[in-house]
Amino acid sequence: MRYSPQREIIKEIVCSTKTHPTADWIYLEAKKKVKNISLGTVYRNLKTLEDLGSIKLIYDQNQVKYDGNTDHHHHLKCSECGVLIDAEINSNFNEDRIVKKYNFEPQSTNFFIIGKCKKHTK
Amino acid sequence: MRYSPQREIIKEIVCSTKTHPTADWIYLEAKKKVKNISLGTVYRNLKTLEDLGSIKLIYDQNQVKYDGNTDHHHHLKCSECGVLIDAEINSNFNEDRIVKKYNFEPQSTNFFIIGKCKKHTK
DNA sequence: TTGTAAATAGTAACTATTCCTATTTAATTT
DNA sequence: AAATTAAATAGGAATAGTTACTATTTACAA
Repeated sequence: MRYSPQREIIKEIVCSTKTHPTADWIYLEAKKKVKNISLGTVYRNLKTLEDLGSIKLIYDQNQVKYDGNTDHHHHLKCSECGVLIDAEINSNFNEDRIVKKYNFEPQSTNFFIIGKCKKHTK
Repeated sequence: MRYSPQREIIKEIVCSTKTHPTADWIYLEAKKKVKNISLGTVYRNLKTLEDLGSIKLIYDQNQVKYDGNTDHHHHLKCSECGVLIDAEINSNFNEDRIVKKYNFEPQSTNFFIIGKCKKHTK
């Protein structure tokens, strides 16, 4: 794969924030550094970076967001302000029961916990 | 709220399948019964039925799907064929730990377990 | 340097969904 | 049963997010 300054910038933007930005926000940030970068370039490189395992996609309801934290983790979503918080959750659902009851072999888990973040609890 | 045969038909379609259909599939089915039903009517009524609590929305990656099963449940998703299976999962993540570590008050949970369904396990 | 294939910018196209408006219709009133 | 009225509809336009296309640019190898 050939070097591309645009790709480096996009990676840096995603990996230096914990805000789980959208493609559009990343595009606006990238324009500050490469004034004529195109939105297509942003989408293409986000896809490439995901394929490389450098970043992760999050489906937050019907919004696609990007996460520079590639460690296995889940998300807490505030129902008041919408903020997504990275969380380590030790969930021990009964895997054996799922295997038996549904004849289903779990590979990975994706948990969203909706609630109120510290700014919105009294 | 005024009676509408279109709404009844849409509700019947969603509630009589476990396939978690998309709006477009529901539209195609509804057309079999009301030949000139419009897609806008389908979307509007799906929204109304959700507000009434008659059906539920599922965000399956970036696809919106509809579920006639309104009991609290989670979903198993097959990584091979994409099928979504309704599942009761007794997940006991440590709520207290989340409250303390993240100052977050959980309200509801939304779990996806990705794996292989019975058709795709050898 | 020069050649080349990969990557880009800019734009068009596509898809899912919402919005708009004239017309139709369910339900109420006469 | 006819008239009234406001909710719901059909059909199409508009919007948002994303992908596809193509001529030009550029990283990098010879």
